[in-house]
Order: sequence, then structure tokens, then C-alpha cells
Amino acid sequence: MGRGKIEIKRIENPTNRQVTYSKRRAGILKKAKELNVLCDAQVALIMFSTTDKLTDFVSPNTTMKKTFDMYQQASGTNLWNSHYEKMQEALKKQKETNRKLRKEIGQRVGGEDLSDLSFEELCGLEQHLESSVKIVAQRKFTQITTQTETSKKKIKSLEEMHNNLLHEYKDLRKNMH
Amino acid sequence: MGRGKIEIKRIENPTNRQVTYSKRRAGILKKAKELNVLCDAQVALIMFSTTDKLTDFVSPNTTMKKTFDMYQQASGTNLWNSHYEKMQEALKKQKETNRKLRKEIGQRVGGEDLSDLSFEELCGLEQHLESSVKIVAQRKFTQITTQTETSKKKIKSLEEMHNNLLHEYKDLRKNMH
DNA sequence: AACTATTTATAAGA
DNA sequence: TTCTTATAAATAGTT
Repeated sequence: MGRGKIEIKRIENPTNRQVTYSKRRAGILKKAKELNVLCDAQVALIMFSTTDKLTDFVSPNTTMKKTFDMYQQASGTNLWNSHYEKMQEALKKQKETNRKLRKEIGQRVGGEDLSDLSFEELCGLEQHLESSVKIVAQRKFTQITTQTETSKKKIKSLEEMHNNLLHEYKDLRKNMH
Repeated sequence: MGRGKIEIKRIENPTNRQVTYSKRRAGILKKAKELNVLCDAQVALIMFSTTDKLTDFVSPNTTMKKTFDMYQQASGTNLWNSHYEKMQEALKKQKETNRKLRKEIGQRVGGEDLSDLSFEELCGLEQHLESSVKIVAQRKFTQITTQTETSKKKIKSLEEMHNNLLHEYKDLRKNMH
């Protein structure tokens, strides 16, 4: 439809391609609107030019989101839903891990959950806790020792500085006389 | 374009509307394909008839999902993204909680994380662990006591049954003679 | 952006 | 639905 017939293949001249895009984009938009009005059909049209400029049309009294949702329903494809389901799966796993961790803590604290453990498990837990107590006590000792050492060094250093100052002071007085 | 000019308004005759839909649907599909090829444009077209039958077109070498994603990017609208982001938020929270729980366990077991604690905190933890040991030991005692009691009862019950049987046996022999 | 010769789409009819 | 065809509409090439 035009002065000459054209082959349907990529227009190589960029200017020409852009012009044709403008014209035909307007044409198809009009067609979409007409289809919607004449036939009471729900139409969504999305176009990106070579330069990624967006032009779109959606039937009035609907939205792109609704159309997408309907499309998914009708086509059976899931699109982003797989993402969504994977996340839900991950969330579930995290929650489960969480629950287990809480239970473990509960047992270490000595709460209700102990009922679940056998005698042997209780023995193991007791031993584990005892060794933990020892580690913590050791750590406590190490820390207080370190602190004491640090304090001693500080004192020593201060005494040294003081002595130095004292000497200088005495020398100064000696020289004055 | 046809034998007569028509007004662009809803076609009331359902048959006629359906026929027109078929024809124009084919037309716009062709236009979409041509636009894609001629102008190297990315085109997506979704149509639902009055009876919700889906017809769609997407440019080759892309997908509906990609087109949707691009559409969101270009239009700035979010559509389903809010859902997604909420989930991601929830997942993050769970992971954080998880991390904290692991750390707490680590400290109770007496691992590396003890370095973070002050002397006072170490004292508290030690005390906590000691009380836990006591609770576990108590539990262990309770359980073994209960088990012993249960065993004693069982033995008693068995002995009783045995004696009864023995009596019956003796009675029976007595009656035979 | 307009113009217009042609091609293309399609309304009505079969 | 499909085909036919007269006519309306779209648009390629030009200005």
C-alpha cells in the first residue's frame, strides 16, 4: 500500500526505517484501538523501537497488570512465577532451619524440649555443656589475666615515664644552682 | 476499507462482531509481524476475544517475559514487583535471624565468638551454662529414676501374673487327681 | 510533515 | 469458516 510494493524484510536505510516505524506504529495503534472498540476485545500492544523507545496500548477499563495476569492464566506459562515459587521454597527452608536452631538453643538452655531426648542424648548434652562451661571459664580467666597484664604494663610504663621526668627535673634544678 | 464504510463503535450483532474480530485479528497480527521485520522493532501483542480466547504475538528472538521486564523498566510501573520485593525482604529477615541464632549457639558451645563478649557477659554465660548443666543432670536423673520405677512395676506385674498362673496350674493338677 | 499513487485490508455477500 | 470483490484505509515514495 503505497507508491510501490515493498518486500517484508528489514529496511536497511536507518532514516527510512525510522520513518516507516513511525507511520506503521501509528497504523497498528489505530488498528488496536479499533479492534477493541468494534469487537469489544481486550487488547494490549507493546512496541520498542530500535532505539528502545516504548509505545504501548491497553484497552480502557483494564490495565497492563490485569492483561499480564490473564495472559499467564490463558497461556499456562508461568513467567515470573517460577522465580516466585523458588523464593517461597527458600523462605520455607530458612524458616525450618530457624525452627531447628531455636530448638537446639532451647535444649542447651534446658527448657521443655528436653523431653524429646533419650538418656544417652541427655548424657551427651550434659557433657557438651560441661565442656562449654570449661571453655567459657578458661576464656574468662584468659581475659582477666590479659587485663591484669595490660594494667601491670601500663603501670610500669607510667612509673618509668615518671622516673624519667623526675630525673630531668632534678638535673634542671642542679643546673640552676 | 470494505464494501461500505463503518463507524468505529461496538458491533452489536454478535455473529458479525465475531467475524470482524477474526478478520481484524488476522490483520493486526500481520501488521505486528511486518512492523517487527521491516523496522527491527520488538513487538508484543495480546488479544482476548469477548469469549476470552487468547491470541498473542511476540517478536522472535525475545520472549513475553523479557518484553514484560522491558516494559516495566521503560514504563517505570512495578506490576508484580512489589510482591517479589516483599518476599525478598522476608527472606533477608529470616537469614538475619538465622545468623543471630547460629552465633548464640556458637557462644554456648564455646567457639570463636566468645571474643566478642566482655568479662561480665562471660560471667553471665558461664552461670547460664552451669544452670543448664544442672537442669540437664536433673532431667537425666528424673528419666533414669522413672525408667527404674517402670522396670520395677513391670517385674512386679510379671511376678504377679506368674504366681496367678502357678496357682491355677496347681489347682488344675489337684482336680485331676 | 504533507501529498498521492498504489497496495493492502476488510465489509458485505455468497 | 472461507472465498470473492468492491471499496475504504494504510502507506511507500516523493515533495
